[in-house]
Amino acid sequence: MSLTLYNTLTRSKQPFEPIDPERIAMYVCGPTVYNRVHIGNARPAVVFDTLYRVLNTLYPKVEYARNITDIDDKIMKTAAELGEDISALSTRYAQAYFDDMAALNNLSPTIVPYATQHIPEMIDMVTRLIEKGHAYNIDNGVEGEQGHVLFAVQSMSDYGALSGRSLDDMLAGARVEVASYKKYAGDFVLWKPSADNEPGWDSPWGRGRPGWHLECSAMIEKHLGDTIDIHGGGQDLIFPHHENEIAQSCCAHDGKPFANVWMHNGFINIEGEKMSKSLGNFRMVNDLLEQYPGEVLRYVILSAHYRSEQNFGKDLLDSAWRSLDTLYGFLRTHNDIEAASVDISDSDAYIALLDDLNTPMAISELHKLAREMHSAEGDNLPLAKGRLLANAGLMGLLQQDPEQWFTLSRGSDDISAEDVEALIAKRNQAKTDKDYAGADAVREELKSLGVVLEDSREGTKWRRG
RNA sequence: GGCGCGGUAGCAAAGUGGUAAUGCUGUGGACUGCAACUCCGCCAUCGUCGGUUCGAUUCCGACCCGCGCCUCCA
Repeated sequence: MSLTLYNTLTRSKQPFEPIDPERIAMYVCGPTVYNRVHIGNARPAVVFDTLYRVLNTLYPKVEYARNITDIDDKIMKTAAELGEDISALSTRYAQAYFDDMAALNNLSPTIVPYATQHIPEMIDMVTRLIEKGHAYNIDNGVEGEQGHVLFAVQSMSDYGALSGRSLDDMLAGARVEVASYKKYAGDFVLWKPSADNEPGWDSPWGRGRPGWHLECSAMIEKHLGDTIDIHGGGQDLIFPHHENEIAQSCCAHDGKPFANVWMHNGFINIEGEKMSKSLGNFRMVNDLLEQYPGEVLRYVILSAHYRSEQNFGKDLLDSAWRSLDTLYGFLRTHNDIEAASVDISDSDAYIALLDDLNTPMAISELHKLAREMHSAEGDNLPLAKGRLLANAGLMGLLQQDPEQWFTLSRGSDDISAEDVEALIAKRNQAKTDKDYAGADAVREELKSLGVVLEDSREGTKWRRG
C-alpha cells in the first residue's frame, strides 16, 4: 500500500512520492505565542501528528518541524498591555502550547524552531531576494516608510499559483488600504523598521524586525532544505501566508520548488458559528481540558476528515466521550490479556489512513476491531487486542490504561476512589445479607455522585461517567 | 466582484454507478436480585429539478440553501 495525499497545489489527491525515501521533510505552521491556544489551533497539530505517525510506519526517518512564532505585533501588543517582557511572555505561552499539545497525545515534532533564533538566516534571505531583483528596500528617509523591505510580487511569474488567484483578482477584493510606498499594491513586507521602544535587530536596512512570512521560509531552508516533501497548516494560511512563503523560497532558490505537497486542514466552528472575538466564542484547549480528557478532544478532531469544516459543540464532545468509554470498556474487560505484536500493514484502518488520512473511516474500523476482540477466544484474543491497540496507536488513541481511564477523576469535586471502594464494600455486604434495598441505596448514592457500578462474576467494577 | 467548499438518518460522519460504513441517542428483546456493561434486532432512499445510463445518492447541467478566503486569523 502506498500513501495518497490531497495536494492543495493541484487540487487533487495524488500518490505521495518522497524526494528522498530515506528522509522525509515535513513542516507545519505552529502558533504565534501570545495567548493560550484555542481548539482550532489544535486541529492542525492533531492532524499532522497523525500524518507524522503514519509516515513513520513507511519511512525510516521523518523530520517534522513545527515552528514557534515568538516575534510578532500581536505579541508586542499583548506584552505591552500586560507590562511583561516580550520574551518572558512568548516563553510562557510556548510552554503552555507544548503542554496543551501533549495533553492531546501529540508527539513532539523532531524540530521546533523559534523565529527569534533565526534572524540572521532571515536577513540573509532578504539580502539574496534583493540581489536577485525580487525585493526592494524603501530608502527615502520618510518617517514610517524608511527601512521597509518589500517583496515585489510582479517579479515572480506564477505568484498566486497555490491559492489560484491572479494578481488582478487579489487586488479587486482587497479590503486593506495600500501603503503608498509600495511599488505594487500586492507587494508584501519582508522586513519592517522598529521604533526605539519596539523589539528589533540590526540589519542592512536599519534596526527592524521580520515580516510574518519570512520566518517559515528561512527556517525551512535551514533545517529541512530548499525543497521539502510536505507543508501543512490551516486553510486560512493558503493566502497570503503560504503563497508568500512560496514566493520567498522559490525566488531565493532560483525557481526551485518549495514544497511538493501542500496540505490544509479545515476550520473548527463552535455551535455553527465561526470562532471570533466579536462572538466571544473561543474555546481554549486548556479550558476544555478541565472538562474533558485530552483524548476526547483528539477523538473529536479525528472523527471528521481533516479537510472538512467541523462543528465543535457539547453534544459532539459528550458523544465522543461515550464512544471512548465503549472502546475502553472492551479493553478493560480484557485488561489481563497481553496484546500480541501484530503486522497492521493490511488492516483496513491503516489503509484508510493511507488514503489521505481518512480518520473517520479508521475510527469506524477501530470499533469493528474492538468488537472482534470482544468476541475472540483463546489465541486469537491477544492478536485481536494487538490489532486494536496498534491501529488505534496510529491515531494516538486508546493508549492509556483502561482502569485508569474509568477511575481517574473527571471533575474537581469528585468522590475519591477510596470512598467509592468503601461504599462498594458496604454494598457487597448488603448483597450478601440479601438486603437488596440497602444495596440499591448505595448504588443510587454513587450514581448521584457520578459513579456507575458494574457487577460481574469477577466482582464489582466502577467507573465515573 | 474573484477564488473555493459543502448540503447523507435525531446528532456526528464515511462511502459507492447496482438501493448507504461507523459512533452517540432512541427503541424492542436477552442477560441481571435490580441495574450497568455486553449481546441480538429496529430506526435514512443520500438539498431540489432535469440529463446521461439497463441502473445514480454516487457522472453532467440548472436551481435553492449554508459557508470560507481575497495581506498577517489554525
